[in-house]
Amino acid sequence: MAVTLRDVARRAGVSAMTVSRVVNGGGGVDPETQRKVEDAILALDYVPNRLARGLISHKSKTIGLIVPDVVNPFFAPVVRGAETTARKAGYRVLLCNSEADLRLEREYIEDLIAHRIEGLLIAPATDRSRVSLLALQKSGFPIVLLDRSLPDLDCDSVVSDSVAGARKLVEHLIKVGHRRIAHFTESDDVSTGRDRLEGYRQALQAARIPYSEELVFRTTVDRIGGYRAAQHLLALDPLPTAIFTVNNMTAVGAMQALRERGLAVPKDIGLVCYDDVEHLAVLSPFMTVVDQPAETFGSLGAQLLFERIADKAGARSRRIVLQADLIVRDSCCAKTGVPRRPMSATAQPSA
Amino acid sequence: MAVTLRDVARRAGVSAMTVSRVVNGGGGVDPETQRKVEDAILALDYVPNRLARGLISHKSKTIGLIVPDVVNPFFAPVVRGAETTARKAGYRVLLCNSEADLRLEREYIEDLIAHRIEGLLIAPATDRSRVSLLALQKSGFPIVLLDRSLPDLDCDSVVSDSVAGARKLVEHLIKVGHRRIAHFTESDDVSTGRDRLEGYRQALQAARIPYSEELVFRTTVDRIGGYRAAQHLLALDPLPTAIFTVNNMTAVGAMQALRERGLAVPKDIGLVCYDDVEHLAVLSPFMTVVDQPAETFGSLGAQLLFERIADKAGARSRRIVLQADLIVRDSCCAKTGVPRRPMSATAQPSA
DNA sequence: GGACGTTGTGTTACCTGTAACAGAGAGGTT
DNA sequence: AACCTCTCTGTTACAGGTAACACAACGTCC
Repeated sequence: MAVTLRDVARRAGVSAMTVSRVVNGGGGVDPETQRKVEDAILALDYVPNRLARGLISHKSKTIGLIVPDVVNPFFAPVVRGAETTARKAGYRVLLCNSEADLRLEREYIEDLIAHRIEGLLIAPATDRSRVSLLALQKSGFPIVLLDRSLPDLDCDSVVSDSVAGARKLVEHLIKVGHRRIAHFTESDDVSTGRDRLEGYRQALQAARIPYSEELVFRTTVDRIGGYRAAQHLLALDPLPTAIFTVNNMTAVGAMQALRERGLAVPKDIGLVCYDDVEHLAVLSPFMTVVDQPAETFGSLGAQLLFERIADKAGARSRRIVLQADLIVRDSCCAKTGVPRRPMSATAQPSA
Repeated sequence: MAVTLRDVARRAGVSAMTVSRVVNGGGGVDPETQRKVEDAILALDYVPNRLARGLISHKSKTIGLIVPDVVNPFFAPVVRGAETTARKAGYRVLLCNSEADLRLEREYIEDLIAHRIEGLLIAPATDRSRVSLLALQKSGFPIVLLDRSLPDLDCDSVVSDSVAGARKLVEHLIKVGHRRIAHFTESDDVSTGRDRLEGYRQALQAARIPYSEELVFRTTVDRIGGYRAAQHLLALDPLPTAIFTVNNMTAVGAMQALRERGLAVPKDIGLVCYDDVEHLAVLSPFMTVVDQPAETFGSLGAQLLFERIADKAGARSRRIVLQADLIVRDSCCAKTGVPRRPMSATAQPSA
């Protein structure tokens, strides 16, 4: 079926080795022979088999990328950033959606290893992803964690300072007059969730507002989660005057539930979240958020990974902390005159 | 570095072949031997090498997926759908972002072939992608086209009826009273762009509204494209009363430009587009759109592909046309009482 | 003319796993 | 005892490339 090196060799009347030399351009081939071989390659439409190459060189030219969900507006740019950087380095990316499911994630990891990826970029599902990664990491396999760090797993990572980001958001809420502030958080075995909750507590504490368990709602970080949490929240009396949600999808779900109950944001209740809602920010710049440079997570992560793969990274693990910026819009009664982002700052790169 | 079959064999005191038999569970191995081998596998953390297997079986258990951009809110779900279906079939996905660039797309295709993918899912950049695919398709290589079809390339495809979808949108605009309707289209070598333009013309013709070149703006299908096209449109006198854009990103860019000039939608000008804007539809259900079931493009496409790979597809090429639904909201002065989509219909699958 | 280098090419073995066949014992049958 | 069958295991060759070495042909220098 597929054309092999030896088919080309036969047609060109040379040995397989000579064809290999031509394909790899190393030189040491007579120009006349070279021409004959090139003709044969074109005539037969020969494409070298990377699987066979990889078998010898132990280099598959492939990395793995595991995220909970590509559709998530935070992870989609992460994937693009990683893929673009990988391409530039001559690598292909095997993409996996773990659906935040530990078992699925583990299966993916095993299969990626079987595919002999040279390194792994992963936004781990939860802290318990650690067990799937520990043995790998100990054996020196290149791994870079994205967005979420794992306790006791010492490897390269790209994260944002979730504590500081969350604190900024909640401080802002407090500054504009809110004191009864609810928080939608996720299961506490995800570092970003923990850190954002911690930022929330710190901001309250700094303002001498007592922390209250009844204002913290643990939920899933998708739209449904936000929707449900908001429904529970609506049973509180008195209602909180503002909500801070752990991510954008949760905020969207919360918004939906609030609207269904006839509550307007920000008139009746304030709403802020971590992560921007990309296109929404343009169409109706409304939600006050902390924005992370998502694509940079992917590209820097890939860069760290390739340094590891090339063994140029040294023994110590590196941790990149990206800045998360407070973007004040209209969703919490604030009219502070902080400028909205101009076109250029949020523009898609054009082709 | 990596543990091989022979390492396991040595440790278990058997031949490589016996280990292979245990790994593949074919039977014909003494239970006692089996135990010894399994112990050795566990002790050494052996993971079989798919590259080597693939070399023999000519099955890499990998497919390629090329889209213009994962970040695009239409393609992200396509990618998820394809990946999920692939996983269930025991396949991994190599993801490529072509950036709608023909040269890049071509490089990707060559490299994917070198990686010996068993099939290719592709949303082609333009009609000219055909040249990169023709030879492959003729040699019987499994290919499925997503979203966009290619003239004279006879292979399986999953598309929506863009002519009908566009016609529905424009008919709706006409029904609520618009007669001077602009259209933002893309370069005419993309089938969806052509078809949507055709739907636009058909709707005008049916209403005996003359087609006018000056109302059709050719642009790139990203936010910047919509933004620029709207700027040009604003030079028209009189202004159109409504705009129909070729996709969602273009509408978002247009919206931005309109707002900057102090024009409100729909008060001053109507705006509708092809493709929904996922989260936006929830947060502020506002834009009237034609919505395509994006994830289904990916999952059905993958399904077609695996049937081809398994050679269960027959010689004839198959074409699946998915329905695109008109969702009437508030962006074009229409208050027709068509219900907004309920939560369940747009919900994310929860983990 | 022989030792030496240079250039171009082929040979052999190997990367990791598997198919196909070979062969060693055990046990049963006549 | 000779033969067959069955079960289990090993051997060899091969998938499609490549590294390392061998070696032939040629020129060059003393």
